[in-house]
Order: sequence, then structure tokens, then C-alpha cells
Amino acid sequence: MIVHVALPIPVTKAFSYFAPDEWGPCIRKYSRVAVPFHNKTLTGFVAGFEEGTGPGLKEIIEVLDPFPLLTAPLEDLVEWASRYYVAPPGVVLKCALPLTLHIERYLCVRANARSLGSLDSMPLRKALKAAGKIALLHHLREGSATLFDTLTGADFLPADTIGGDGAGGEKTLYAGEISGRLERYLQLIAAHLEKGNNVMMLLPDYFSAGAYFYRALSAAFRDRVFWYGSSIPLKKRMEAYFRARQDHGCLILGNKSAVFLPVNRLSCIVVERDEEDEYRNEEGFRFNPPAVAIQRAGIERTGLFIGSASPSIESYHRAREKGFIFIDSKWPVDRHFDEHIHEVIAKSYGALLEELVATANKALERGESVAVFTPRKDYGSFIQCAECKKPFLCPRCEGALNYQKETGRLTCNNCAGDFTFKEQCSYCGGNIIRFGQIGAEYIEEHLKGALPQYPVVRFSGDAGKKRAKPPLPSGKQPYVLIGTQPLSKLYDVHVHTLVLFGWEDMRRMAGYRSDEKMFHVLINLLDALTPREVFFFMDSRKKVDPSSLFDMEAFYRDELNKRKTADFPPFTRAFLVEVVKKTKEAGLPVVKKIKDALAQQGLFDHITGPLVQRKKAYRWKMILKGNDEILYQTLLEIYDMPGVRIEVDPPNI
DNA sequence: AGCACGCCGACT
DNA sequence: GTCGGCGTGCTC
Repeated sequence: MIVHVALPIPVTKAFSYFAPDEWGPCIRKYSRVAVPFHNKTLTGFVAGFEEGTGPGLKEIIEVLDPFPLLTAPLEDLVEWASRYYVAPPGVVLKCALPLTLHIERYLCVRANARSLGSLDSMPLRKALKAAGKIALLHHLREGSATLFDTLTGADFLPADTIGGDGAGGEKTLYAGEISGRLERYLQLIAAHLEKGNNVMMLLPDYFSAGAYFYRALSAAFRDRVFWYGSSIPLKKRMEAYFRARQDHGCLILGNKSAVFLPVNRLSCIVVERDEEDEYRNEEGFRFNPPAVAIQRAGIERTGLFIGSASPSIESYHRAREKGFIFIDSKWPVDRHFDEHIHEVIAKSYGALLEELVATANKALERGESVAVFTPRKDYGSFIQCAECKKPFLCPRCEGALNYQKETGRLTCNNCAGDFTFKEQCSYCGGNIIRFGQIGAEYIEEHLKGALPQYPVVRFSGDAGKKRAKPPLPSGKQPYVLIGTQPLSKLYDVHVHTLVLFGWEDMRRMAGYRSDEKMFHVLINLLDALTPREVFFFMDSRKKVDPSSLFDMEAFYRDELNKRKTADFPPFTRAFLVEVVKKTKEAGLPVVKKIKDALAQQGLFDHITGPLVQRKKAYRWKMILKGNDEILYQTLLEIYDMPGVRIEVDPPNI
């Protein structure tokens, strides 16, 4: 027989192989198979099969999963995701059926017929050899033998026998503060677990918000909470896998690939902070787990509960359009933040820093702690010689450089270049260096110098991913905490005064979503740190009125109106097409090919982005907008062109 | 994605 | 005269 195999490589077509006819019963849709490719072995997924022999086809080496691993609704979900995210099925399946999961290693045979007594409790691998693959499979199908896993001891159910009751469920969007969210999650999850159902919950990260929720949920549902994710050891992950698949009354937590887990008796999916960019899967298959979860809840007809202090525009829009129960706790209004907003406007960083010291000092003297948010984590960028005014540019690509004082490195945003910083201008030799943009490191240094009697702590999540908490002083001693966006996840940290420094710069950092991002950052900082007073420190030339962000209802309404008028998501889909080539000559034909392919479909007008040129690696960015039905075939064609990357729903354009 | 093949610069 | 850079193309 001929088997079509979807391989986990960025090529849209499937590859065909030959398999002996007697393997027929083992070959199921999306079974993992080992196949020769180039001169090595690759694991792919069965996409289809047919009778016959093809000339020159190589032979499949082995069928790794003789039983289906995906439930029918999950197959639909994978196919939806493959199309929606313009990714080959093999690439999606690699994420849904990780090759590191050696399920068979944890499976043993349970003999239900006396004649098979010799196989009882035998590891699956051994039993396959002892009884023969085809014979054992026959027993498994007849029920004279079953499988169980050694981690939970429960029966290993074939994927096509597991699933929810499809009873449907409420879809809820809850906009509320952390304590309200946690309370609702606890109630909701308890109700589902009591019925013997399983609940899946997505969290935006593992170490920060994830750890906070894991603690709270584990305390409430002892021994019933399991993490599934790449951050935990394989054996624990496997246990979560088997619990999800065959146990009941379990809460399965995860943040990315967990959305594709087969879950028996799944009755509700919970998504915390759906708007977080951290949900974006970076490696290989780029997808947004909350979006997939929403689709899954629809396909499997489970309940869906999205909770956030500031839901994404997409969720808000969807909730309104698709008849979600929408609960707005109106918490920013209840807390009367608008009575405690202070604007501090100045023409230079020097003046703002002086004001910052005074503001912090006032709070500290009263015994109150201060948090300073800034959008940049480094020491500074837009580096310039004070004498000759020449900027420090990346020697490789002439892009703008960022200076990290801690490591003494200059890094380039464009080409990811990394250089040693010298406090000397390469043109005139001057050694007075200015920074056009300052970040958390700079502010930390300045405050440490100006407020030596108080602890000043800097926290930017990526400094050490495993460190979920900043090293704050214990006891009642007031402190200053400086950081970037990870500050908004410190649900255990509370300050009296929140200062947003250089906050208005976020407006230029995220394209059409910049206002939304500012909104999310502000709202989540208020939610986590519960400040009593909020200061907006802004450059007088770039000041942004923050008051509109406190009226959430008005914010969503206005933002959606703007998006509708400008024809942006969620009203139109957006695709970012990037062409990266070493030389300009190599890139231009590809760009032309893309333009031609679009023009043929009458889609030329969808190119809205300018062509951006870089020195070392040449890079072209095109933003395509439109209905994916019209674009899809063209996008597939573009996908297979060398040096092209497509990103669906790009968050930063 | 990998990996092989192929064409231009600094070396014993 | 070769070694090795990466740029291009192919993989059932």
C-alpha cells in the first residue's frame, strides 16, 4: 500500500512511502511513522493511504503508534489549525503529538482472556515481540487484551473511545481583577471536577503567573492538578498526559501544546489572561494557544471561561458577537483610580529622573513602597556621542543598538548582533555618551545613587527565567521595585505608588495594537500591584492622555471602531510575510514572485507594508490583509518559496 | 528543517 | 594548486 506521510518540515506537500499490505491494520490516520528521508530517519504522521505500489517509493521503516492518538475532534482541530495558521499538517502535528512522548514505554498489557495469561503485565514492547504485532493488535481490538499505563495504573483507552459528553456549555468572558478571577476559577473548576469531568486551563507562563495559579489551585484541588508542558520533567509530563487521557476529576494546566492534549470527559476550558503575548508559540509552528482553545471548545462543545483583567480586543469582540456571557466587574471604576492619577511632564530625562527621585522619596519617607514600570529593560538605546552627535550604530547592519550595562554588551534589534561596549565614540574619540532612550537598568542605577538609604530592586523577567520573584526586602521596610512587563504578574507584591516611566514610548512599539498594549500593561499593573496612586511620567513632546484607559468599556468600543474603520483585525485577518535573504539580488526575485502570485489573484492591493531593507541580511516585510478563504491558496504557494516566513495574526505590525 | 552539491576567496 | 565559506535546491 501507499502511505502519504506529513513530515514535520516546512514544506506543504506530503511525501509518499510504500508499506507492506499486512501492515494495513496498524496504519491509522495520524499514527506516527518512522520513514527514511534524505539518508536518515525522520518521524512523520500518516496523512492518508491507498492501495497499490508506487514506482521508486521508499519503504516505511516502522509504525510507532498502532493505535490512534488523536480523537476525532482533535483531528478536526489540527486540520483547522493547519489551515488557519498556514502551516503544513506535519508541523502542527509535531506540536500536537510530540515526538519526545514515548507513550509505548509506559504501557503494559493486561490479559483479559486466560489464553493470553503469559502476556499479563508484560511491557507493550516485549508483548509486541512475544505475540507478534498483528496478533497483539487483534487481541487489543477484540478486548481479550487491554493496555494500562505504569504511571497511573489506569486503562489506556484508544483515542477514538474518549471524549466529552458534547453537552455544550456556557461560554463566558470575565473581565475582572485577580481575586475575582481566582474565586471564579475555583468555583467553576470545583463544579466540573465534582461531576467527574476534567478541566483544562491555559496559563500565560510557567514560572510567574503559572506558579501563582499552580499554588492556589493545588491547595484547592489536592493531587488533582497536573501541569503539561515542556518546562517539567518528562515523567511528570507523561503522568499529566495519562491523567488527561484516562483519569477523571483532574485539572490539566498548560500554556502551549497542552491545547492539543486528548482529554477524556473534557467539560470546560479555562483561559487566563488571553491577551498575553507570551502565549505565542515561537518554535516551528507559530500559533496562539487561546485562539486554538476557543476553537477547541467550539468543536468539542465544552464550556469555555476566559478570565482577564483586560481581555484582548479579539476576545471582547468575539464575546459580543458570538453570544458569550460577558461579565464586566468594572473593577478599575470601583477602585476610583482616576482620582489618583498624576501626570508628570518634562522636556528631558534629566528632569523626569529628578521628579522620579522626589516622588519616590516622598512615598518612601511615609513608609510606602514604590514600583517603577518602564517599557525597556536595558540601560539605554539611541546611543550618541555628546560631542560629535554621531550615533552608535550596529557595525553589521547599521541598526539601532541597545546597551546592557550588566553584561557590557551592545545588542542590535535588527540583526541580533552582539558587541562589546566601549565608552568612546568611534568617530571623534569623545567619551561622553548620551542615551536617547533609557531603560530599567539606567533608572535602577540612578535611583540607587539618589536614594542610598532604601533598597532598590530591578526585576525583568528574562534576567533569569526561573526566578519568578524579585528579591524584595522582607518585613515592612519600604523599597523601590523597577521593572518591565513582568511586573504585571507579581500578584504577591503590593505597592502604594506606581510610576510609569517613559510609558508613552509604548505607543511606537507595537503598530496598530500599540494602544491596546498600553491598555493591557496599565490595567494588569494596577491589577497585580494594587497601587493607591499612579504617576505617568512622560516626555512633553510625546505625552499621551492616560485617562481614557481607565474606562474599559469606552476603551473597547473606541478601539473596535478604530479597527473597523481602518480595516484591521478582528475585522480582517492579517498575515505578515517576511522574506529574508543574504543578498538583495537573492531577495528581490522572491519578493517579485510573491507580488506576482498575489497579483494573479487580484490581491496586490493587500500589500500595505513598505519593503524594509537591511544591510547584512536583507529583509522584506509585507503585511497582507484579507479574508483567508481568498488568500489561502496563494499563501500556501508563498509558504513554499525559499526564505519566506508567514506569520498569522502577527501581534506587532 | 537538514543536508548535499556547487561556485568563489585565503592558505600549506 | 586545495580547503571551506554559505547560497541554492531537494527531499517520496
